[in-house]
Amino acid sequence: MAKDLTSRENDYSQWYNELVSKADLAEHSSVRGCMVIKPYGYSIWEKMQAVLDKKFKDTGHSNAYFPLFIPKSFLSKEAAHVEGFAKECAVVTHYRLKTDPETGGVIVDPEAKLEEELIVRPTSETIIWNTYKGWIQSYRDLPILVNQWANVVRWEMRTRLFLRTAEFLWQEGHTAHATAEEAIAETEQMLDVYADFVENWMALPVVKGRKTPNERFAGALDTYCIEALMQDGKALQAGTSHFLGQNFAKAFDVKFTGKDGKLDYVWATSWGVSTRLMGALVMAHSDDDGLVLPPKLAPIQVVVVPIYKSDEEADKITEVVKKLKKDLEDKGISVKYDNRDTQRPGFKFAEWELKGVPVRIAIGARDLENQTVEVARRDTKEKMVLQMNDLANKVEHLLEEIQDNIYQKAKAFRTDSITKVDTYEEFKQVLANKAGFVSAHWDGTPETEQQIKDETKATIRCIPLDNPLEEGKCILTGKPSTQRVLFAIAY
RNA sequence: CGGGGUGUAGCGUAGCCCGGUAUCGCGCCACAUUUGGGAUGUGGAGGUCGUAGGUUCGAAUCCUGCCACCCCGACCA
Repeated sequence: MAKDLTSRENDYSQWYNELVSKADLAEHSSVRGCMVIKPYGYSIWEKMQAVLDKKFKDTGHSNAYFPLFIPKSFLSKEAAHVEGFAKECAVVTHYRLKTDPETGGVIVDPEAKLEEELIVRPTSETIIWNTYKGWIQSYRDLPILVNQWANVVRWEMRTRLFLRTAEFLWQEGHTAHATAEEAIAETEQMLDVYADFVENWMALPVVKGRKTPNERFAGALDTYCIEALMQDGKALQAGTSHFLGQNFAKAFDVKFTGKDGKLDYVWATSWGVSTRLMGALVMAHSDDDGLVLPPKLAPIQVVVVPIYKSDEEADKITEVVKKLKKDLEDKGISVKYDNRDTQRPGFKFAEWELKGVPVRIAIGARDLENQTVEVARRDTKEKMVLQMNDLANKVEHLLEEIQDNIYQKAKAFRTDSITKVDTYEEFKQVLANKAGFVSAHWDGTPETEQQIKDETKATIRCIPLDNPLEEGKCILTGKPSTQRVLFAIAY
């Protein structure tokens, strides 16, 4: 098992791959670029979904479901949009198979060619706006605040479990508004929802910002994002929220009559986070012994391991654990009593550490005598002996402390990983030696951004929202600039 | 999609150059002794050697196609 987990220092990339696989989060499937999310990994995703879904509902959104297939013609209605996705679309051309008389296998029935090919959705703007056209006539029909939980397909060349797969799970919110102001407010609100989720549930600090035109969503007027930093100093886009303007309304002819009786195109937003967050979660906190999960998202928050020499002893311990388990569960804490007789305690300790369970409680004969338990926290590996008395309260507080601690740790790392530079030389040096976010002046042109990307692999992750204005010179061209932007090498 | 590498039991591998039916470790199963940090002993099971062809008396081994994975590049709102 984790005995041979590659260390982060040795090979970060391999460490990640092994961790995802050994912690039972996901594995490669026999379909190229597609993964199987295993039950333990999926239960983390379900927790994420539950929290986000509630936040969406609390901000007035409802869930709906739109088709997996999109007629090819829809994609070409919005020029920038088709440009952005054309190269990574899976296309359905036929609707039937038949038995090959020669081999006995199946072949595509050439008779069953589709009149119009269907695209497996890379995102659903087009089919949704095609649908909204029928839903919207008047300002009274607005706003429409809809979210869908779905899978999407983007035919990526190189894939990595959770971080980039050909098929992935996500949610995509699609809203329609009567005014630009309202749509922008929605875009910003959902960015805040994402930031709140990632920081307070995933315990991962993010920078809220806007994308440059180069990095913007195809079809958006403005793309907002939250950017997080991984332990290897690479940035990861954790969520995006787009102000789509009237682009899709125009492409799909969605107009409404305003209070003043005038016809106008509808204003739109879309926003999404995906199973990529799972990758972020793994890379944000975990160590060379395995996963470190934030208590708020851990499928199992507390594992109890009995230590016994005889059946009678085991029974006595089980009696005590039953009550303890109930006390904890009454507080809404999820508890696993690992009373497998087939594994020894040391093995269980290592296994649950690998799986990132925040708190472990060990109970043996010694504890029964002293009315104590041994409590170990995953984040610091600290062990302490606590009195059984009032244990549920203590554990509840410990979980909160762990949640806070891993957030603070990630935040300190992030703060330490933002470097201000004023010259291109410095810029390249920081990228080579330290990585992280590099805060630098940029002249605002796509050409400069592209050249920096070509030369250093670093892209502008975002223009932070709370960015202070500051006179400066572009690190590449020396042209005047009014603010710093965040560069990084990104996943 | 280009360059490089790998594919042998659930996992990790030896064997391949130089052709003769597959090695070792972990894991798995049974029993016993064990159990406060990844137990030990004894016995046992498990293989279309990625896949499809070809060469050969004979292919894990040589040749060709294909597939998958890893690394590098291109690509990646």
